[in-house]
Parts: sequence; C-alpha cells; structure tokens
Amino acid sequence: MALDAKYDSKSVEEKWYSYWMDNNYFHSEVDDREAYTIVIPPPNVTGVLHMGHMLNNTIQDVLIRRARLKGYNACWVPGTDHASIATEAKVVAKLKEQGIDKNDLTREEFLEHAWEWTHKHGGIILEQLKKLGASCDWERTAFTMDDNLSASVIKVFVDLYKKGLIYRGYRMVNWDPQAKTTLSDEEVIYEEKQGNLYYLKYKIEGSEDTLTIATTRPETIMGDTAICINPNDERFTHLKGKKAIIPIANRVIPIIEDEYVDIEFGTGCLKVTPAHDPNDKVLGDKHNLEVVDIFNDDATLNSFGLHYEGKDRFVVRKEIIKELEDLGALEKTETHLNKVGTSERTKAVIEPKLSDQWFLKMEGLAKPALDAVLDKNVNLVPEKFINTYRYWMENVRDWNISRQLWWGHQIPAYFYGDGKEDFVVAENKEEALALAKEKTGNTSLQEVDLTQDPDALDTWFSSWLWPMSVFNGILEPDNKEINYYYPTNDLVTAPEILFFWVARMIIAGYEYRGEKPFTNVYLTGIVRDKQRRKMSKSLGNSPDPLDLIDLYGADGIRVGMLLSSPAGNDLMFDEDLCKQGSAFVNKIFNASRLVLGWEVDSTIQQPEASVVALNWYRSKFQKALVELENNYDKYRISDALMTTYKLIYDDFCGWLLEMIKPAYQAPIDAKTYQEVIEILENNLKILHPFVPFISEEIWQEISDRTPNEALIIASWPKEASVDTDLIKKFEIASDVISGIRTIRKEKNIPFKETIQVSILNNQKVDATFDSVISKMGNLSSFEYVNEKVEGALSFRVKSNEYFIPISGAINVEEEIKKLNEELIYTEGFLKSVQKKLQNERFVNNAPEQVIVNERKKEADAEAKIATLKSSLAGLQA
RNA sequence: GGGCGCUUAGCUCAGUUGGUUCAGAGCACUUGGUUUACACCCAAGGGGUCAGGGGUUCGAAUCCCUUAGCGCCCACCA
Repeated sequence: MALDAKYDSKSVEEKWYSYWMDNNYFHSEVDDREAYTIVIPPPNVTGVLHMGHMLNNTIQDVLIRRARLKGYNACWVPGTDHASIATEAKVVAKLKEQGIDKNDLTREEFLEHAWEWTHKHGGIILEQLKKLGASCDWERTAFTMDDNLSASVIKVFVDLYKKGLIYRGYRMVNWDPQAKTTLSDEEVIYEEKQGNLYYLKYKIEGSEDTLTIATTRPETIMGDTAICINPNDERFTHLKGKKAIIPIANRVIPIIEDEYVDIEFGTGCLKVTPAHDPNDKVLGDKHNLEVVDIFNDDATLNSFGLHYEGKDRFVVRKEIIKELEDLGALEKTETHLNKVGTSERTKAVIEPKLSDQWFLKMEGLAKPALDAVLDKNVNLVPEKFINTYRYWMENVRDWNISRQLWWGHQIPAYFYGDGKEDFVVAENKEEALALAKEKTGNTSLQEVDLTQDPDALDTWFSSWLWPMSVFNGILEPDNKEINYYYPTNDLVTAPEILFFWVARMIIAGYEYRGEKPFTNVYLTGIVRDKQRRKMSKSLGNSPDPLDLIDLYGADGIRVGMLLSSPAGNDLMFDEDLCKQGSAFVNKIFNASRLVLGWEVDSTIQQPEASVVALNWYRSKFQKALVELENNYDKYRISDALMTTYKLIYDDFCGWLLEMIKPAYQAPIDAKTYQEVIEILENNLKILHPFVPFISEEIWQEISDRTPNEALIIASWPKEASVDTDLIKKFEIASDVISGIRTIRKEKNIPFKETIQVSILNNQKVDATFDSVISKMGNLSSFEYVNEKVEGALSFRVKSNEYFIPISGAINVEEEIKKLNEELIYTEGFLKSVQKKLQNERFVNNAPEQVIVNERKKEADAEAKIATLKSSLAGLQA
C-alpha cells in the first residue's frame, strides 16, 4: 500500500469528487436524524466564480462536512438567482452586439433570448463549485425562476396585496436611466463626487432686481416651479409675495416661504423642482406647486427642455451653464463635494423620478424580524452587525418592488381600464377576470380586456423566500421537507447584502412560517488584494479561482482562504497563503506516506518511548478537540483551522512521528503501528472539513473501504478526558530535548553522534518521558546522579540540572557569565513577585487562585536561584 | 451630519468577566543543518515602551476620558 512519491492534487480531487457523487453522499432525505441545513446564497445564474464565492462556499462546505461527520443529516441546497436587472442588462448588451434593439422585440421574443442565454451560461458557476469540493445536494439545485419558486413568488404577492401590505403608489422613486427601471433604495449606492455649485440669478418680476440661488443641477431649471426662501431670513423680506423669472425659459414662478430652507447654505434661496428632487417634491406638495417633468426615460430632456430637447442631462448641464453665462445669469461657480446616487448594477447616476410603482409596507413586517435578532433567536456573527441591522429595521421604508424589466416574475396585476384603480390582483388571468367582473359589475368582460402589468418584480422579492421556497414551503406549507429542514441552521453570506437579502428573509420567514429562516448568520469579509483594494473584474486584480485550483489544489486554496479570514473581517488575499495551504497538504501527504510505508513486525516489543509518546499525543488530540469545539461554536473557522494545523504539523509530525519512528529501514512493532493508524484516522476526521480531498485519499489508502466506510460519512472522534498532567510533563521533556539540541549546536556535535546526559537527582524529577528524551536526544545514556558532574556542560529546565560531559569543551568564563545573567534575572523576578505578595492590598483583594499562583512562582524562582548558585559555586571552585 | 468599529512583532491577526508564562500565533526574517517521510523539510534565534496623552486600580493591551489616524454603515441640506 504505497502512495506515490509526489502528491498529485488534480487526479486525486477528480477521483474523490466523482466517488462522492457516485455514492450520493451529498444527497439528503428526510429521516430520523437531526437535520443540519444550509441554503446557498444563490449566485447570479449567468455569473462566474470569483474569490468572494470561493471564501463563502469554502466556509459553507467546512460547516456542512463537519455536520455530516458529527452525524447530522446534512443538507446544503445549491441554486442560482435569475438576477433580474443584471441578467437583463447582459442580454440587452449581447443583443445589441448582434444589432438587435430590445425595443424592437416583443416581451415574448426578448424572454426567449433571455432563456437561451440562461440555458447557455446558467449553472457554470455551480460546476465551478464542484472543483472547490462543495458537497452540495445537487439533486436539490434550485433556480429562482423554476416553476414552483415562481409560483411561490406570485402567491406571496397576491397574499400580501390581499393583506393590504402591497399597494400601488405615485411616488418619487430611484430611476436608473440606463436600465430604464426603478430601483429600491438599497440598490442605490451613494458616491462622493467633486461637483460644482452654480450660483444662478433669477430676475424678479416687475423689477430690475435679481435673486441668486445655488444649485448643483442647473440643467433642471426648466422644471422649476418655485423659488423658496426661509420666512425668517431678513435678507429676503422684500421678496415675499413676489415672483421670479426662470432664465432661458422665461417662465414666471412664485417665491414661496418655508422654514425647510437652510439660511446658512448657499445663498439662502432655493429653486424648487418637484419632479426631480425628493425634497422639492415634499415642498411642492405642501405648497401646491405644479410638477414639470423635463426628462425622458433615458434622462435626455423632453420638450420642456426647449432647445435642449433630446440631449443628455450632463451634456445639457455643460451647455446651459455656457448659455447662462452668456446671458449674465451665472453669478459664480464653486466646487462642491456632493453625494451622487448611482445604480448598484449599471453604475448610472440615479435620477429621482415620479412614477406609479408597487410598494410593500415594511413597518409592521419588520417588527418580528427585528426582535428575532435583538433577542438572539437569530445570531449575527460577528455581533457588531446587530447595530447596523437594528438601525435599518427601525427606520425601514416601504420597499419599491416593481421593476420596468422583462426578465423576472411579472407582476400579477391585471388592468381592465385606464383608471388608476382599474386593476385587480390575482394568481392567474382566469381568477383576475372573475375578480374584475365582480369589482366592476361588468359581466361581459373577457380575458382579452385584461392587460397584465408589464413590470417585473425586484429580484430580491423572490430570493427573500429562498429558504422556504427551495423546500416548497410556500406552496405546500405543511410538506414534510419544509417541516424537517426549516428553519435552516447557518447562513453564510456577505455583509453587503444584509439588508437586500438577510433582513428580508427573516421578515418573510416570520410572515410565512412564523419562524426564523436560520439560526446563525455568518457574515464574511470582502476579499481584497494586498493593497487592500476590493477584488474586481474591472480592476483585473482578481485571480481566476480555477487557475488557483490548478496551481495549488482545491485543498490548498481552501486552507489558504481560511487561514486569515475571521468573520466580518476583510480578507487580504495573498497567493502565499495558498502556498502555505498546499505545503500543509504536502505535509499531510508525506506524514501519511511515512506511516503507511512502515513494515510491521509483530515479534518486536513495543518500545517504552512509543507507549508514552502515543499516550501524550492522544491527550494533545483531545485537548485540540475541545478547542475545536469551542472555535466552531463561535464560528471562528480560521482559529479552528489553526488549531488543527498546529496539532498536525507540530504535535503529530514534529513530535509524535519522530518519537515512534523506527530506525532507518527497520520495522515497527505491531502495537505502535496499530495505534498510530488509529491516531492517523482521527486526524483525518478533523482535517476533512478543511481538506476533504487529501484526507479522503489517505483514508482510503489506509485500508480498503466499502462505500459505507468512506471518510466523508465517518463519525467525528469521540471525546475523552485530557491528561493535562501528562501534557505538562511532556513540556518539560521537550525543553530538555531543546536544551540538548542547543548544546549540540553550540558545540558542533552532529546528531548522529550519541552523547551521555546526566541529571542531578531530586524529588521533583519525573521520569515519564526519559525514554523519549533518550531517543530524541540520541543519548547513549541518561543517568541520575547525586552530585554535580565536574567539568561537564550543564543546562537547567525548571529546577532540574542536566550535565553533558564533554572533555575539554567548557569555557568556564563564558559559563559563569551565562549563569550570572540568569541568576540576576531570576532574582529580579523573585523580587517583583515578593513585592506583590507583601502588598497587603494585593493579598486582600486578589482572588485566591492568583495568589496561589504567585506563591508558586515565588517557590519556583527560589528553587532555581539555589540551583544556579550551587552551579556557580562549583564552577568557580 | 448621525451611528458603529478598528489602531498589539515586517505582514495578517488572537488576547474571553482587568490578575497564572517579564505580551501570543501563523507567515516572513536571521543562523545552522540534506544518504534516513517531506527543502512544500528540520533545529535554533531575533523582533512589540500593545497609536499618543491623561485617569481609575494593589494591578491596565483589557475599564473611563482625550488626541490623532483608518475603515464601515446610515442620512433628502440645494
């Protein structure tokens, strides 16, 4: 049973992934075990894997694999999101390349193209996840536009409408002029941009006076319907009741008064453009102002823009300033830093726009979801996000859920007339017709008289149902799957979508099942490059994950990603971490190769050193197991990995294997071999969540396994007691070994040359690891003596003194100097401890345990000083 | 403008309710080592006045105040 000399990640990873798939280990069915469920944050159906997905899905796979080993019925549901606006934008762009304009297509034709695109590119990302080792239940792969998921969305819409929570309203919304759709507030990203503040002069009607207003948007003057001043502003008392004339347009508008105006800002005069600014809209409503919309859907000016008609808003801004300047209406221009809203998807500058849209009332819905997090029924990890979540929930505004897009779930509202209220909401046209007849009393209405609202729903209006809809829990709320798998356990996602998605899933969960959708939310950080820049396609600083997998192996990348990614902290991705990851994999491989290469001889007695070494390692393993449990409980995945890493690298490879290793080409005794194999198997179990491929490979090399015995479905190591005493004793032994090594190094004694070591006998010396010290130090003898060995090199561990007799090798001067330094330090240390103990307030106030420890330190230091002094005396004699 | 968080070794980060180890880890670095599983290795070692200042305390990286720098979220000041 020999392993190849070199670990070949590629063939190993392909082999075991197929094996796992063939044996259906990833698939979960309802059974008697406790369920452990994760639903994937569904990536865009036409997206490709990026580093963020790598991090995110590695964490999910670690959690799901560990749960599987711990005996849970682990179910990780994969799937994709139709990503309405993003996908539609891609399809529109692709059609444009082919010379096709979306506007020339019917909805049906466009959707055909979109589906074609989806079928062609859809699911690539899921195939990529398989390369990473993701153990998703692929039989459950869902898509937000699958029939039952779509039906769930429509059912929920109709239900919320019936409950009076969804309404249609004419409101100021965020308009994306590139995608030509509205967006929710969350889809608008505010960016600070250096712009200008323009001071424009408006003439006062019937006089030669002017007033000056400050604006960042001079191109909207054609939409002005008032000038507003603060009634308390004495500078403008003379303007009250007057009218102003818009330059260029020469339209007369009233000067109104409102305390909303900040006297300090700009000139204290504000132009009011109700169609293009949310604040101005509020003012307009209050003062009954006219609303003049000067933009087309693509943010070019319409006929109200006069001679600027058809030109883009930013072009007009430049041109109109020139014209105003020529007219003498531009007083001055100042630079001004302002926040510009841009579309999350298209990056276009958002235009506030008045239009009829569908909204969901959020306030009442948000309450249980807020409480759930505040009461820790849903845990956010790290907790710092609770505040952010709370603030958002407490100030949540109605959600604009309609999009002027075709790709998505079409809103189930049917119009039968031109009036604003001439519609009904129903799950299908048939029901709609019945409702319309009832509502209008017009029994002659036909299906052809009904026109479905052309708008689609916001993507997040389907993904907020995801944890329920993937188990068909909306359409069949009592089916056994939803009852079994819901609520899910952990959700692993990015903080960027805390509001978009996480908060809304919690809301939907309580509304539709009266129960949270998940118990824990692990929020990952953003993957950045070494210069702290966010990894993005446009910057070109993001490596292709598949290239990385080729280079370092999936196991290596997983380790690399996890090594430095505490929850909520950004991850500075560095390929060196992947190198470290693959080095670790290599280490595991080689250590296993060593063990599995040993020839067993059942006639050999088990050496004493092996007995104690194995006992010691089992205790270290148990200690690590406890630590792991603690790390996992707190979702400290990188700490869990580090605990495992150090156990394997240092304790298993560095110490245990060296301690039990037979001489070169010599066989090993059967008992030690059997025990080390058991240990190796336990190691593989705790390694498996992090490095699933190499661990399965070694597991299967150890012996022939049936499919029921694969590592992926093995059981987590049993907990046992930790012998802390043994661990402490070993620490002393390893210090002794280090002491011997140091002297070997200083005196240039090669390891192959055996040496003698003596130890000054005292009651405190413990002999448990003597055999190990002998072996690891390559000692010819390890003797207990009752007197100092004259003329030998010495070193001390705790209050024990060790001697290595080497003829003529001692530099007495140097030794004395060294001992003196150590003595001075120890005496100083003792003094500080004693000072503390003599301080009454310390003794009275400090807890018992602290004082006991201080006394122990005192005693140890005193003993050490005595040893040092006697050594010095010996040398000086 | 409001809120939250961060600042500990060259880098990335631990440091639980103030008290076991003159502050820890991994990586990087320095020195030495290769016929013995692995140079993707082994051994040894250097490196921090815990951002600055002040305070509370017997005792502060940890609690309080303050200054500076950085980051994130939210918000309709033209």
